Amino acid sequence: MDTVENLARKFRAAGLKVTPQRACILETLKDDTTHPHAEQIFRRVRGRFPTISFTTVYKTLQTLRDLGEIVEININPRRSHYDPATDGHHHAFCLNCRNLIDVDAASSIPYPFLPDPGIPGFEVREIQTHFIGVCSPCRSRQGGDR
Amino acid sequence: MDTVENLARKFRAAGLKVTPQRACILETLKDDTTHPHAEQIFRRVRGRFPTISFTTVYKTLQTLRDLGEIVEININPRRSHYDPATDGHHHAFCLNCRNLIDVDAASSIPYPFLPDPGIPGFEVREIQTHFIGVCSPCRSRQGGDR
DNA sequence: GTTACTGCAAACAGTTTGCATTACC
DNA sequence: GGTAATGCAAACTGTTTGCAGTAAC
Repeated sequence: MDTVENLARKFRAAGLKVTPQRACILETLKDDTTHPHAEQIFRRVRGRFPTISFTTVYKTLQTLRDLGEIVEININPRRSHYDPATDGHHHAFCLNCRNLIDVDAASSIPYPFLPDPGIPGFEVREIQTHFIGVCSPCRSRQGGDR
Repeated sequence: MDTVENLARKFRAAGLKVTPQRACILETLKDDTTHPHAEQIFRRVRGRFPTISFTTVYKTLQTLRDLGEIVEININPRRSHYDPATDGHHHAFCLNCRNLIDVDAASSIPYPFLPDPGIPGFEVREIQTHFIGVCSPCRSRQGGDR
């Protein structure tokens, strides 16, 4: 995801408006490495902007997705997570706490060097690798609050 | 996924019952390479078993997942897809028609040779790689019914 | 001033749950 | 006969949509 200033520029260039609500969402998302879902974004933004609505959060996420500034991650069947880092790194998903953890590119397959899927005519836009399992804290708790 | 006969054995061994509804779902799922979602399974089964309910389909899928006989695939944010092939092959997902296509292991990363995610203490149970894009038929139609 | 955005309320889709009835073992 | 499964109805969760009022450009 670009800087908030650059994003404001991109928004205007696309005929979109830079509202305080949007700016606040961008600011919140900017350096977030926790892969928040819509509700988490909503709650964080509401702390600084109490009148924000879920609708605005969802619509802004959609806009950012269309602009290619965030990536939607679907591992958790219950809800989508969003990542402002669009470099194509992979993720580990804990089945217990449902948290997403970044996978360091060096220790995994360096995107974009994943092979072609070998499906004739298929246009690959994005590759996501998910390591699904149980994270260290949850294993210590022996699968506690599942 | 195992044969229907072996599954029946496994079910009984686990104290579970082999009802005609379940047998029908197993039969339907057995050689299905289309990665159906719950509704598609429901409709196919209903063709042969008109009184089947969505509840039963969902509960049976849950049971099969617990037994490790099917894999739940979450790429499509709207619904989960299910795959009776649990060999860990990867999938391509068409953003337009929302179909899942099997990725031939030979042309992709041969599972299970994907590197470790490098997250201390994380227990990997499953790895899924998703190639997200647009399939050939949808590209010909120029993104038609999107 | 025009156009897009906000945010409420309501709809929506997929999935899950409670519970009485049924049927497998 | 005991225990688990079925299937109805209703609840639930996350997300989307219609629309009137508001605000950015």
